[in-house]
Amino acid sequence: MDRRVKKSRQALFDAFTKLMVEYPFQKLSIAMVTKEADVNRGTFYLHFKDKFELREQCIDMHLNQLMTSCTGGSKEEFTSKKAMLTTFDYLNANAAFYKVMLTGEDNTFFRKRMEEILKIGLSDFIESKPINNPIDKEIMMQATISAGAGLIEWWLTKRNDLEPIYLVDRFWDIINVER
Amino acid sequence: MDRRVKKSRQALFDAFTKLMVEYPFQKLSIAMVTKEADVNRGTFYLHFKDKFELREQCIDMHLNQLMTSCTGGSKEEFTSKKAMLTTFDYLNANAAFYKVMLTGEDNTFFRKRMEEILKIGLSDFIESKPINNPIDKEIMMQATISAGAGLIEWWLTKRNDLEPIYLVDRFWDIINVER
DNA sequence: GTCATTTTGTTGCTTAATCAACATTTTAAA
DNA sequence: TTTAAAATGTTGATTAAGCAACAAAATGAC
Repeated sequence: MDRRVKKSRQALFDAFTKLMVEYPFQKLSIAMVTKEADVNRGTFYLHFKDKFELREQCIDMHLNQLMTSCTGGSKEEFTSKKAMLTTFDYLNANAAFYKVMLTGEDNTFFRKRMEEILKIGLSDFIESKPINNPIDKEIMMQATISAGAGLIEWWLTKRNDLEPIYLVDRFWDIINVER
Repeated sequence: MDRRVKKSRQALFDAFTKLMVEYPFQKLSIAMVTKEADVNRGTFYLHFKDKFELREQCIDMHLNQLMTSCTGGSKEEFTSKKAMLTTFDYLNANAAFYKVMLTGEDNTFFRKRMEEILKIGLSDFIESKPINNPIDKEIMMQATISAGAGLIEWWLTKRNDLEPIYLVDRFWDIINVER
C-alpha cells in the first residue's frame, strides 16, 4: 500500500478517535474530522463512503491493534504476565476511545468482538490447564473470558485510575488458582 | 502553502531533529532522515539541495519557534514571569536539540541567533526600566541578554534537571533587582 | 411550515509525492 | 591500493492528494 494512503487513513482514524472522545457520533461531521486530520475533505471520500464506514473501519483498526497486543505478532499470547501486560498497557493508552465504544449506543458488536479477541489470547493458556474433561475445560474457557472482558470493561469505564500492572497481577492470580 | 508541502517539510524537520540528538551530523545520511520521516527520498530533493540546507532550514524553524515563544505572536514579550515561562517551557521541551546545537561544531551562529532572539524578547522590558542614561541602559541590556543566554545554555547543557519555573523565578529576581 | 445555513457528495483540474531505476560519487572493507 | 557496498542525485511515469466550485441534501432557526 502506497504510503500516502496509509498516512491519510491513519490521520483520519486518529482524528476520528480523538473526536469520538469529545463529541457524540451524530454530532461529528466529516468536515470536523478532515479538519482535525489536516487532510482535504475530498480525500476522505477517496477512502470512505461516509462517516459510518469510517467508524466501522476505525473500530476494526483498533481491534486489530488489540489483537496484535494480545498475540504480539508472534503467537505469544497470554502465557506470561508480561505478555498480558502488553495488552493492558495498550488498553490503558487508548482508554478513552474504548470507554466510549463500550458505553455508547450499539456497543454490542464492539463488546462481542473484544471478547473474541481476548478468547484468542487466552485459549492456549486455558488449553494448557490440566483439565481432562472437555466440558469442564470449555466452561473454564468461557468463565475466564467473561471474567477478563468484564474486568477490562469495569476498569476502563469505572476505575481507570488503577495501574495496568496492578490489574494484571490480580487477574493473573485469579486465573491461576489451582483446582 | 499547500498542506502537502508543509507536512513533508515538517516531517523532515522532525526526523532531522530527532536524529541529530542520536547521531553526529556527519554520520547522518539523507536516507536515514527520509526513512525516519516516512517520506520518499526523492521528496527530500524537492525541498532541499542537500543535508546542509536541511540543517540550516531546520535551525531556522527552531529559532522561529523560539521567537514565537518569546513574543507569543502578540508582542507580549517578557513583561511577566508567565510570558518568560512560555519560552523556558519551550526550550525544556526541545532541550536535547538545543543542547546539541549549542555544544556541537559551528555553534557560534546558533548561539548568536539565540541571543538576538532573546534580545527581542527582553528589549521592551529593559526599555521600561527607569534608567535615564542611554549608555547605562545599553549596558543593562547587554548584561541582561548575556546573563539570560548564558543561564539558558548552562541549564540546557549542564543542569537540565532544574524545572523551568525554578529557573524563571531565579532569573526574574536577578533582572528585577532595584538599583 | 418557510427560509437560511451548514454539510454532504461530486467534479475537473492541478500539484506534490511516490516509486523504481540508474549513473555517479563517496565510504568502508579487504 | 583495489574492490565492494553504501549513499547521493537525478529521471520519468504514475498515483494520490489538494483545491475550488457547485448542486443537492440535511439541519437549525424563526
